[in-house]
Amino acid sequence: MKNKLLERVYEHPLIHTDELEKIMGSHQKITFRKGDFILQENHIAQSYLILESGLIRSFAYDFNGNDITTDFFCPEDVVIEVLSLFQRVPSQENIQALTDCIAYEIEFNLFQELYHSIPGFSEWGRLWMTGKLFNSKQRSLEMITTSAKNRYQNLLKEKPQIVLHSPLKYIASYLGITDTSFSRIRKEI
Amino acid sequence: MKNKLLERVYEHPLIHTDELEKIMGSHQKITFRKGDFILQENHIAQSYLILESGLIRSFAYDFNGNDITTDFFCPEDVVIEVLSLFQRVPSQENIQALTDCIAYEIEFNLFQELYHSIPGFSEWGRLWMTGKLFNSKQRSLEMITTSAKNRYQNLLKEKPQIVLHSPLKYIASYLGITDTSFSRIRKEI
DNA sequence: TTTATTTCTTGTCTTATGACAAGTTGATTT
DNA sequence: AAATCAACTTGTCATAAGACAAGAAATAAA
Repeated sequence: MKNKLLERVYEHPLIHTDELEKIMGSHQKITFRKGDFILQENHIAQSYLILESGLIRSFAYDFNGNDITTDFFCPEDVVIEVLSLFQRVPSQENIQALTDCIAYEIEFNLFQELYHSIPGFSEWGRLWMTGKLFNSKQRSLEMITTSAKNRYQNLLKEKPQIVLHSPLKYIASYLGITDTSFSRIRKEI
Repeated sequence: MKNKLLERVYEHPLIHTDELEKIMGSHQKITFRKGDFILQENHIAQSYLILESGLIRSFAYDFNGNDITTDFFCPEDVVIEVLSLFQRVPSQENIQALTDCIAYEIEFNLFQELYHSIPGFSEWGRLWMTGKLFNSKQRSLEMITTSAKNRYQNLLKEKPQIVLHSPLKYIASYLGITDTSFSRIRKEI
């Protein structure tokens, strides 16, 4: 189970078998119950997770105190608050399990060692980060160029698991609308 | 001129003086005239720039063929299309000079060598990327949580140079509104 | 099972922004 | 200097989404 998952996540041409073993060995199984916090605001992240099963969201509070979902994490995703983990600063975001979860955790120190000792791993890291940045930019663009209704339809197509397992109000804030508007959009479809 | 600029941009505790010299030596001066393209859609980026003077924007076309400004670059910024440069894929974005510009360019191959031979440089790279991702996420959040008027006022405060030197229609699309609405918002202020 | 709490839906009214069109201003080219 | 073109403003009307409030449904707790 564990190895299959991690092999898929860390697949990269420059990571050799023995290195992959070392990387996989640095991950520890960890479980969460629905509602558990994986990272809390103002704390400094000390690890990241590879999610095996379950659904997780990250959220922050806007200037008005509204809880805004910033991201969802599905199985095979890397569950991380990049800024807090890599810049060693307190997180502005919370990360919370929306369902019971099984995941594999790696400590920052261990990650850091591997990152510097395995060239393929730092390449993997840069590629992963590039992809993350790409997604974030796509999301900004989407917020500008398409309607809330279309954004919802895209989400339905891309990540249907989210819609099945998350309370709708969290999806609404992720889409940038109120739960009221979201309810009306859903009725139309 | 050149060294002062590059020293500021590449400042990092793990980059030593001799290494910094090597990095700086890998940059070549390059100039652009207002309107010049630095990177065109469907081409693969081969280098990035450190901007010394001038203003640059990146833009993409939405599903409707509208030109949407995705970012502005000011002096001391790294002018780059991350996805195209690091994943060696054709760019979906264009990068264009809005004024005459002076910049220092580094080729991908040279960058790659430095990235792998200077540990401090790959740390610098990861930090820089982290900051870039942070900005992108902030922007998404801002698109959700604040009005176009507030977004404009933030931009005015954070990067007034942009408002001074860019045609307003490009700022409008960056803010996610039409030039018409933008004109009305400006009148209010 | 009953109660309590959270989540979701619906109604009414308001508001920010868009679509389209016409006119102005300003810049660039010849 | 004229002519041309791009950038900006303004008017009218349409529409997506928000604010607020009340109620229904679903979930969790007792």
